[in-house]
Amino acid sequence: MDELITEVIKVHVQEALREIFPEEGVEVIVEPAKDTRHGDFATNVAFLLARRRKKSPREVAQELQKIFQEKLQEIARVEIAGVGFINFFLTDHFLLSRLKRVFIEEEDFGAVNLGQNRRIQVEFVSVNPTGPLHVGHGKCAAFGDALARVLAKAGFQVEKEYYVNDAGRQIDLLGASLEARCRQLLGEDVEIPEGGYKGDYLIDIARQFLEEKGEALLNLPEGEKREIFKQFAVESILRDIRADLDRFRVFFDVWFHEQLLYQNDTVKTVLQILAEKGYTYERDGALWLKTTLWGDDKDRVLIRENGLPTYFASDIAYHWNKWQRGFDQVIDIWGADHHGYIPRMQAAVSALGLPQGFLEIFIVQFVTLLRGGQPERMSTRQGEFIPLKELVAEVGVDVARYYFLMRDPATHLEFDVEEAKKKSMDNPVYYVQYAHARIASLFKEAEKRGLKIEPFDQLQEVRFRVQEEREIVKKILYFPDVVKNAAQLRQPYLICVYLQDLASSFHSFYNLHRILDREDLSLTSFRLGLCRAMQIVLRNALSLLGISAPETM
RNA sequence: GCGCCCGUAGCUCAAUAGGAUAGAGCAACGGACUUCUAAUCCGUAGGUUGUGGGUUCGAUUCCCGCCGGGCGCGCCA
Repeated sequence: MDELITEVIKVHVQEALREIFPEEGVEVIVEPAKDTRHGDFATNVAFLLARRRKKSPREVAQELQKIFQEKLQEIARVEIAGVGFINFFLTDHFLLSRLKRVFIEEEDFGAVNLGQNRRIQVEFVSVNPTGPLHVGHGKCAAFGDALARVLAKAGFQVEKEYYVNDAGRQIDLLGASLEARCRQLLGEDVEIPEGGYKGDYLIDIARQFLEEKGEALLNLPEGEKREIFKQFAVESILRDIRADLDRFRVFFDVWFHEQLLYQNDTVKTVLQILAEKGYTYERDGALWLKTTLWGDDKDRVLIRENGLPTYFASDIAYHWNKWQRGFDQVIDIWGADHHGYIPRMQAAVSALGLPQGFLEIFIVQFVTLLRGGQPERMSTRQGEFIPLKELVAEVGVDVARYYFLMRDPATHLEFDVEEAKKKSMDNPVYYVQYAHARIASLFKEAEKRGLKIEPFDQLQEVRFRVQEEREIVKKILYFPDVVKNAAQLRQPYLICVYLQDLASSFHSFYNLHRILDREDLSLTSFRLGLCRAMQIVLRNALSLLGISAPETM
């Protein structure tokens, strides 16, 4: 497997190590050098071996250098620096011949086989259908979606799922709140129930309800009426949520309804399994799960004293269902307010006997929206929130997604709307997109001038004229490594960091060197080739984030 | 009180998950378009990585103690 440029070097290094130290099993790490004086890539194996062999790293490095050099003859020059770093200086020929894959693979360039076709499910957003999506949900949506795209690129078979909590007390409250709103519209003096939903959106839905269903329904028997209100509210809100997500370019493969877990007795089955394993017990009239066996602070209730199952019970059933569907791994993405829930969920998964690592849970921290220096907290319960829809209408999908994705989701995000709206260098999205548009423009200009361009693989003269060209090629070829890292660490923001760096190299190059040169068509063809490769990578990386790559700006 | 996340330039964040001299953007200052898109580039300035210990060839990164911020801690979701 030599799809990664680091892998090519690593394979040779490992081979050499087997010859010289057959008994040592060290894990070789090859990483890009930060400083060009340290070559292109470097490895630290000398340090690792030095410890075990009780020699100085420098000595070990010297031993290794010769044999590495032999192995890597065709690819690189090997040098030792500092206290024992082994640096690889790749040959121009190697870099340029590898660049050809970019043109061959096109939109597939960057794909790696980390996942080996294993099935992985990403479940995210899963907002209760009790109100519209707000900005905080947008961050979860962007993260989950980008993560799914990155994993797919890294060779996983990915399924995106939205879990709809359409059972339980919150939904009852929603129905009751809707009824209250209807009555208010008809002039009755009624209050929204305690703990109910006070957002204005329910007024719109109430209006719609009266229009479609008529007032007569208000006089139906209690039980029947409740179901109708609940269903109407949930369907209506879910429709809005789905529309918001569509607009945000987030599409789910499966919308899984909690009710199903009750209808097909999964909840019951799971309780039985846990009971048979002896992990449950009764106390104070409730049924408990011994989550403390797996490190939880205290045991948790499955069935309440009133006989109703907790959400925890149906969540366990849900994860059992995921397992039954045959995923090798599932990822849950939750809002920060749910982090206290992680230990018990993991405990439950262990109690069911599912393999360690089957369930991965990621927490997405809150977003602070800055608008005129006024920070606002997001919360569904307050009835005061900024809908995702509004933010998107204001700054656009590309900008919103990029801002959500450019940081580690585990950290708080400050989203300055005013800055995001500026079409200037303040805005990192445009910086990247501008690089893409500039390249597109170069090709148009070349055509306009009637320049006779040779395709890259047919070039007579393939060689670097300036250092910057070489740096660009190196960065382009590193893209598959970035995809692998982002997938392995579940961190799409690494794609953003990479894009900034890549775009920066291009802009810099563009300002420093002329690309279209009538006098030197060989040079022009070569540089346009680099631009084409750059453009492909920019486009591929942007598409991992679900962000467009415009031809003009 | 307990648990989780976070603390890096004035501001927002990186640092390839233990590597070499801690880097970008914004804000400040000074330069570059009669020539491929100036939404760009080049330069100057800006740091005791919250703090005190520890682990080792090496720590912004790992461990422990403090300090500060956020979020949780229900038979709510």
